[in-house]
Amino acid sequence: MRLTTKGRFAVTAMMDLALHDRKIGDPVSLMSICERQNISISYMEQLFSRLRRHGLISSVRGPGGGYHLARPMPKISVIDIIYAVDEHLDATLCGGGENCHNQTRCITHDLWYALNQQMLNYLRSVSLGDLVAQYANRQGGVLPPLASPARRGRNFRNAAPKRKPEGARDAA
Amino acid sequence: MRLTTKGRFAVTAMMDLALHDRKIGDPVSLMSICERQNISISYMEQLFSRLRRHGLISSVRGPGGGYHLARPMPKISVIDIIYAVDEHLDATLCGGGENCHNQTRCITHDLWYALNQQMLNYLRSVSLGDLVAQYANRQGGVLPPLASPARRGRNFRNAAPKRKPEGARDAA
DNA sequence: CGCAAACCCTACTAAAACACTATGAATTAG
DNA sequence: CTAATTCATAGTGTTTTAGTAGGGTTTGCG
Repeated sequence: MRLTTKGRFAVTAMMDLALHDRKIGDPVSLMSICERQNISISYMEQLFSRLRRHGLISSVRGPGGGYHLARPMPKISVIDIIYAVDEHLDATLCGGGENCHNQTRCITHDLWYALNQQMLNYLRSVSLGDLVAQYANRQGGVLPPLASPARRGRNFRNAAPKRKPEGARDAA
Repeated sequence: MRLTTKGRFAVTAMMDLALHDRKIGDPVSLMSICERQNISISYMEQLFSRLRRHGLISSVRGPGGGYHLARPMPKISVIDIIYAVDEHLDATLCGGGENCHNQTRCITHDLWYALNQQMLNYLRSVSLGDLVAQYANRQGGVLPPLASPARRGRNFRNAAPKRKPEGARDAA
């Protein structure tokens, strides 16, 4: 399935966005998301670009700009997010085709196919709304405060992390 | 979860072994497996080494040697095989610890953890016996013939594949 | 107007992982 | 003894990952 930090970051950022995108006409800047979640801005820009092109978020340019969810939270599933940034989470291990062994399906084809369906179904069954609800529940029903726009110093790029390996690189 | 060709090859080879390991005292040589499944022998040796160290197979050295399943098929689950060759299919994306975000668990921790449990449970629920039964069923209940030991020419190494990319590299 | 905050885009890169290959040693049947 | 086989370890080319770098474009605001 290929779950990497890309997918992880994307989901994390979308959750952060969902948690802070509570007033219309008041978009959430990428910088604020990255600071909260400790992710490189430049890297995240690429992921958000894809999320936008896949219609999961909408953007507002110019000062005070940022992002909105393009759909209500329950209408965005985790699979949508991962697929947007990772693309080729191809159904089977054989790349969709059934040419795994010479020109025929390999003897384990069904296994991988079934496994993949399991994962996809699960990820499809979980929406951003579910994640947010679960998070809120864990926090005792308290959502994080809405930060004021807050002007920052210039050269915001490169402001971010230098996150070390810190254990896992990919996973799931 | 990190499903790569390593895990795929390992399961495939184990299935092949299971299908041909039907007489005790008549081990299945790696070469025969690799020829049938079209896998590089030298590569497979490494995987089988790990399978053996994990107690899934036993080996017989010397001419006429080869491998046996170390346990009855129903007692070997797919997760055992994948774990043997891939190791670190760490439970959470945070590498087991909960230090994904600074020193606390990240807001998506539960998601990845749950997803991982899904996959592990599935793979744990499928045994080699299941795969073989399924395969036999698909073949109309006919198991492949037991090939005679068959002496081959020397320099059997490098005899194998040159398998091209052929589509997918990793997956699931 | 013009500055700067934000989004947008593309190309580049160090490091890791992957998928092998190569080589040789140890074991043992015939 | 010879050769078939397993066992072990080191090396290697390619791909992917996880970013950086460095611009550009839009637009609110003074």
